[in-house]
Amino acid sequence: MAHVSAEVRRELLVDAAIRVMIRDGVGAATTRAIVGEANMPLGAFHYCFRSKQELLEQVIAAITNTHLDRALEDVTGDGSMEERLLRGVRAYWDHVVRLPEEHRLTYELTQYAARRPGLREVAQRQYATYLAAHTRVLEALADAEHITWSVPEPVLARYFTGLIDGITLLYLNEGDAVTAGASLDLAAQQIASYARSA
Amino acid sequence: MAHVSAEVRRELLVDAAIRVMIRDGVGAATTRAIVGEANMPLGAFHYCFRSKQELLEQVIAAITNTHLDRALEDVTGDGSMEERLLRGVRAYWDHVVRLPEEHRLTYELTQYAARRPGLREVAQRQYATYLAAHTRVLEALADAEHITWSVPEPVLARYFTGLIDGITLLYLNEGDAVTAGASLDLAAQQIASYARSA
DNA sequence: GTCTATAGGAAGATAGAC
DNA sequence: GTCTATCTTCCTATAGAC
Repeated sequence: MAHVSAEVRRELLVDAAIRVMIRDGVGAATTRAIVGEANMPLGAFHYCFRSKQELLEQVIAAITNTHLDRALEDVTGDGSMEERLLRGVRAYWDHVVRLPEEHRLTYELTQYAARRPGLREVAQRQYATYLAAHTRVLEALADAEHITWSVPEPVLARYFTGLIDGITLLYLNEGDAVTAGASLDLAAQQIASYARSA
Repeated sequence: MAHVSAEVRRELLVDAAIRVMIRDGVGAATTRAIVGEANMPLGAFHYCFRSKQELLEQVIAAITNTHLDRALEDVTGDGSMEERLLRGVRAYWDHVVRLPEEHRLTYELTQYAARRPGLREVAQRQYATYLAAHTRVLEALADAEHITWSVPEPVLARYFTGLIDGITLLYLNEGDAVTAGASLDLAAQQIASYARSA
């Protein structure tokens, strides 16, 4: 592993940390486990990161970004309001069913972050970002379909975000992907029913 | 602390563990912190519990029970379907706003449990129990009001449970109790709208 | 920068006197 | 049963040779 720049190593370590966390949980992602996963010696850790917390911040940033990049982009395109929402929700759900452990990790990370003074704001910002993303989706839909929402947008955005989050969490812990998918379809229909022609 | 039966000590330690977990998180609830909170010597721990896992199982059982005892019991009584649901949801929400850390602990505990082989089934059972509780609420309402639900009951129960869970989690991490409360009111109206006269 | 070796502390669990 | 002292293991972080 000679002659690999510290910057590249940082990325390799962040990726390795995410793999370990997905496989065994945040608690199992010790510095030893992470450098082991990346095939680096233990000492490499601390000239790439000042501390474990610094790594965690970068892990959270990486996870949040990949999620947002994919966040309900499928509501764009043709079709009625309900069709678009259904398409977006189902694309999200496919991802959850295919990679459940990746989604479990997002919950685990915010929880972990919420308990450490230095990371609490990071957790809060992460959730605020999800809320903002869903708000933007609602705004884009209203714009494209020339409608307004019959419920205040912040309330509807929170309803939407909480619904998706809650049904996902319930599925991760209890199972039954089919019923959960049906509940999400119901959610999309429900949101669509709040559209009023402007 | 002489002459206190091991059985009483077990209860004292479970209560102490819950206090520590609410205050500082599940990760901070070490055997030392727990016996310290209960004003007992370290050695007491292991003649009250075979292991830390045994304590955790009892903590989870205690938390789940206190939550279920209070679960939406307020939907009984007078009023229309929507009034009853609003009453139940608001009673729940009052509790969340008054004791947020207690609710945060339930999420933290299931997550912790979901990662340990010996406790995974406990986490799953906990969520299944919440789902069953909400199903019973829906059934009781349908019965009392002589209606049927226009959506399959398992789907509606999952929708309901996920919605409440998700909005709560979002509030705990992001804040804004007022908007969150409004979203829960919306949830109650929404569920009520699925009633069809039998 | 890169690695080996180790410091320094905290965790769960146990040994053994009383 | 009850408690003190201790064992073992694993953690983050650093020291110091190359």
